[in-house]
Amino acid sequence: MAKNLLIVESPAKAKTIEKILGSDFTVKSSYGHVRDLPKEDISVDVEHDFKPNYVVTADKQKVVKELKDAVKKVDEVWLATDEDREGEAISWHLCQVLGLDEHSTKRIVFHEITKSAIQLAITQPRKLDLNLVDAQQARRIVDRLVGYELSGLLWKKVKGKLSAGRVQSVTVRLVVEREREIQAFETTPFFRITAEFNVKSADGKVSVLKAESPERYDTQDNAASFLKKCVGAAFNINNIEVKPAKRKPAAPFTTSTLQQEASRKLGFSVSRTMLVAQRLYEAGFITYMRTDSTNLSEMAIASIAQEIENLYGSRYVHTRRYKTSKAGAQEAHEAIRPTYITNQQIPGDRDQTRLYELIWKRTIASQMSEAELERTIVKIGVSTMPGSPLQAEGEVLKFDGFLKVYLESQDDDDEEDTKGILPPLKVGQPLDLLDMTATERYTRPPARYTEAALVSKLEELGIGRPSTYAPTISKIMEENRGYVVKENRDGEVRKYAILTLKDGQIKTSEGSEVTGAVKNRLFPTDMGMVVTDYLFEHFKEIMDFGFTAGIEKDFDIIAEGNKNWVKTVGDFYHPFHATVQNALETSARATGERILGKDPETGRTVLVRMTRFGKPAVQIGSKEELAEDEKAKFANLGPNQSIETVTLEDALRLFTLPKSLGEFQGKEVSIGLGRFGPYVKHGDVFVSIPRGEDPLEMEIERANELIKEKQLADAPIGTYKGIDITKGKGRFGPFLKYGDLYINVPAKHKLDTITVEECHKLIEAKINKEANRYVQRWEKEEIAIENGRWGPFIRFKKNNVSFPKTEGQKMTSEDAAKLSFEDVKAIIEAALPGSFKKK
DNA sequence: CAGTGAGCGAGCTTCCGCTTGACTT
Repeated sequence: MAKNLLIVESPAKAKTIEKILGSDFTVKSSYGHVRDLPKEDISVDVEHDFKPNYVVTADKQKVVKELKDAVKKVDEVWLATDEDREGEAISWHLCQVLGLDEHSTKRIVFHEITKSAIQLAITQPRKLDLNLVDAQQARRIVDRLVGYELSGLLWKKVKGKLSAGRVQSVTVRLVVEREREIQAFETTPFFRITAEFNVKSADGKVSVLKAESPERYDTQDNAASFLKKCVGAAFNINNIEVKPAKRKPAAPFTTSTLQQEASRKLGFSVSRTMLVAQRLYEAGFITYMRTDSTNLSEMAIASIAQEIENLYGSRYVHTRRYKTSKAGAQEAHEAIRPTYITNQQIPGDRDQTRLYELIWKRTIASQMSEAELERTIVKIGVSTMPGSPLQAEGEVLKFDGFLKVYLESQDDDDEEDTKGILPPLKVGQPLDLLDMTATERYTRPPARYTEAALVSKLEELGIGRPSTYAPTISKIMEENRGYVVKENRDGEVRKYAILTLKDGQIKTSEGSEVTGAVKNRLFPTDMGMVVTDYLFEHFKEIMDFGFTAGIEKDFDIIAEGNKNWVKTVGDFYHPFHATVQNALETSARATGERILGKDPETGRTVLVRMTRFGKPAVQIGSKEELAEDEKAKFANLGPNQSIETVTLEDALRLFTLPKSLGEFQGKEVSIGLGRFGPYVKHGDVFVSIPRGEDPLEMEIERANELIKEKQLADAPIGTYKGIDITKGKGRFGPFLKYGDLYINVPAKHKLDTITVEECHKLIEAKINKEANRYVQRWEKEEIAIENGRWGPFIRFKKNNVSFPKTEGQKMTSEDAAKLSFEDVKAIIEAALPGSFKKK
C-alpha cells in the first residue's frame, strides 16, 4: 500500500510521474483548479475586505471526492502543482477542501518530468507560499470585478449577453484599431526599377545578372527620366562587396510560437493546434503544450545533440540554452518538444503527424549550428549618372547548418525576390544591358491579424496566458458577442504602369494585379467597434494595452510579501466602481450613430446606428423630425457594409429592398434583407444569399440558381419504408433526416455522392441503436439510464452522471436495468448535491 | 426564423485561469 499521495494538475502528467516514483507513491490529478467563484453572481464581498465565496465547481465534485478518499488512505500528501501563481493557488485550494494544514503540508515543484528532477524535488519539499496565493486571489478577484461589472454595464447600455473583461476587451481593441488603420491608410504609388544585364565570363559563357535601383521613384516622370538617362549609356561594375553572414535557428516552441507556425505552415486555427497538441501530449509524444518557456531540460539537450550527431554529423551540433524574456512569463514548464527525440515520426492522424513533425524539426533545429552565408553586393555605375545607381545582390549558402531541417516562416511574404547565386564578376567589368523596367508599386497598409498573429501580439503585451490564448480568440468570435469575425475577402483588380527600356526604346504598358485579397483574417464587427468605443470612452485605464502589465507589477509585490492583497484590490476597485456607477447613470446608449446626410425624397436625416437587437441598421428620419405617432423607416445593413464605412448612396439603396426580380417556376422571386441576413424568396421558400454576394446586385439568373440548389438540397434522396430521407448540413456536420431521426453522416461518406443503400444502412443502424438506447427512463425521459459508448450512464436533465465504480467493477446494462428510481436518485444526489431539493 | 428599431421590468446573460470531458440533435 502506498504511503504517499502526490497531487499534480494534469492526469497525463500523473501517469508518467507514478511510473517514475514507484509503489510508495499514489499520484493523482486535480484536473486544474478545483474551486472557483460561482458564476451565478459576483461572489466577492466588496464591503468586507473583498471576501471571496469559493465553491467546488460542479465538474470538480467528483475529483474532490476521489482526492478526499485518497487522502484518507495515506500518511503523507505532497502538493506538486505547477510552480506559478495559479499552481500555488490550486495547492492552497486543495488544502482547504481536503482538510490539509496549509502551513505544514509538503509542497514540491519541478519544471520537467524527468526522473532526476522529480527525485530531486522530493528531497526538497517546502511549505505553501501564501503570499503567492494572495497574489492569485487578487488576480482572480480583480478579473471577476472588472468582468462582471463591465459586462453588466454593457447589458444595459448596448445589448444583453455581451461581455467585457481585462483580456478580451483589449484583444478586440487590437482588431478594431488595426481595421481603422487600414481604413485610414492612403496607398501611394511609387516606381521600382530593375535591370537585366548580359555577362560574359572568361570562358565565353553568357549569363544574366539581375540588378535593381535601391531608390524608389515617386512619380512616373522621375522613373521615366531615369530610364531616359540609361538610353545609350555605358554600365560597369564599380565595386563588389562580399560579406559573410550567419543565421541562427529560432528557439524551441512555446504555445504562442507553435500556434503561429502551425498557422503559417499548416493553416491551423489556434484551437485546432491546441486540440491536436493535446492529443500528442496525452499519447506521451510531446511535453506539455501550454507553456511560455523556451527552456529545454539538460537531459533533452543531451539527447537532441546525440540525435543531430547521428543524423547529420557533429559539425551540425550546437547546443544552446534559450532565455525567455517575454513580459509576464512564469515558466512553470519546459518548451514544447518531443518527449523522445529519436521518434522522428509518430503514428496518428494527418494533423497529428504533421504537427509532431513541425515540433520535432523546430526542436532539432534549435540545437543545430548556425547557417553560414556569403552575401555579395555589386554596385553598378551608369555613365550618364554619378555614383552607383544600380545594385545587384547575391547570396550563397556556405554551410546549411540548421536550415537543413527547419526554416521559420514569416507572416508577410514580401514581394522581395529570393536572392540567388551571382555569376563570376570583376570590378571595372563592363556590362551589356538587356532590358530595364520601371514597375509601378503601391505602399501597403498594415495586414489584418490572423488568429495566431493576434495571440503573438497579446503575448508581446503580456496579456493572457498560454492556457487562455485559444479560448480568448474563440470568445471574441462567439455568437452572442460577435465582436470579431474571421473571413476571406476577395481583392480588387488594380492597374499599374510599366515602363520598359529595350534596344534603346522606352515603351509604356499597363499590367493588372489583384490587391487586398485575404484568407482567414480577423475583422471587427460593428458590435466590436461600438463596444470598444464605449469602453474606451469610459474606461481608458482598463482598455490601455499596459493595464495588465501594470497590475501584474502589483501582484508581484503581493507575491513578495510587500503589500496586502486587500489593499491592492481596494485601491483599484473603488475608483473603478465609481466610474461604472457614473457611466450607468449618465452615459447614453452606445449605438455608434453616424449621420449620413439627407434623404432626397423626404429631406429627412439619414443615419446609421446599432439597434437594440445588435444589428446595425439605416434609419430615415431622426427622433426630432418625426411626428408623435410616426415611425422612422428602417433597413438592415447589408453584407460587406459597416456603420463606419457605409455611404449615403449605399444606405439609400437598401430601401429599394425587398424587391421583386420576376417569376420562376410560376412563383414570384424577390430579394430582401432579413433578420438573419440577405435572402432570396421564392413563393414561401427563403434561400439565404451566401456571404459576400451583394443582394442589391442580385440578378434573376443567379437567384434562380440559388433556388434550384436549395430545391436539390431539400429534395428527398430516397425513401425507407415509405418515409422520405432528406439530407442537410447542421451544427455538427452533415446529417440525414428520416422522420424525426437525425443521423450523422460519417466522414467516409460524402453527402453529395452517398447512395440510397448506404442511407438505408445508416438508418437501420440508428434505429437499432435507438432501440437499445434506453435501459430505463422516468419522468418523461428527464431522468434516464442510457447506453453510451462506454456502457450505461445516467442522464439527468442536461447532465450526464457516470455510475460510481465499485471495486473496479463497471456497471453493466443488465445490472442497471435492475436499479430502482430511488437508487438512481441517490446516485444523482451524490454526484450533484441538491438536485432533488424540495421547492 | 425572414419586422422589430423606444423604454420599462420580469429573468436570463458575464470574467480569467487551471484542467479534461465524452454527450450526439
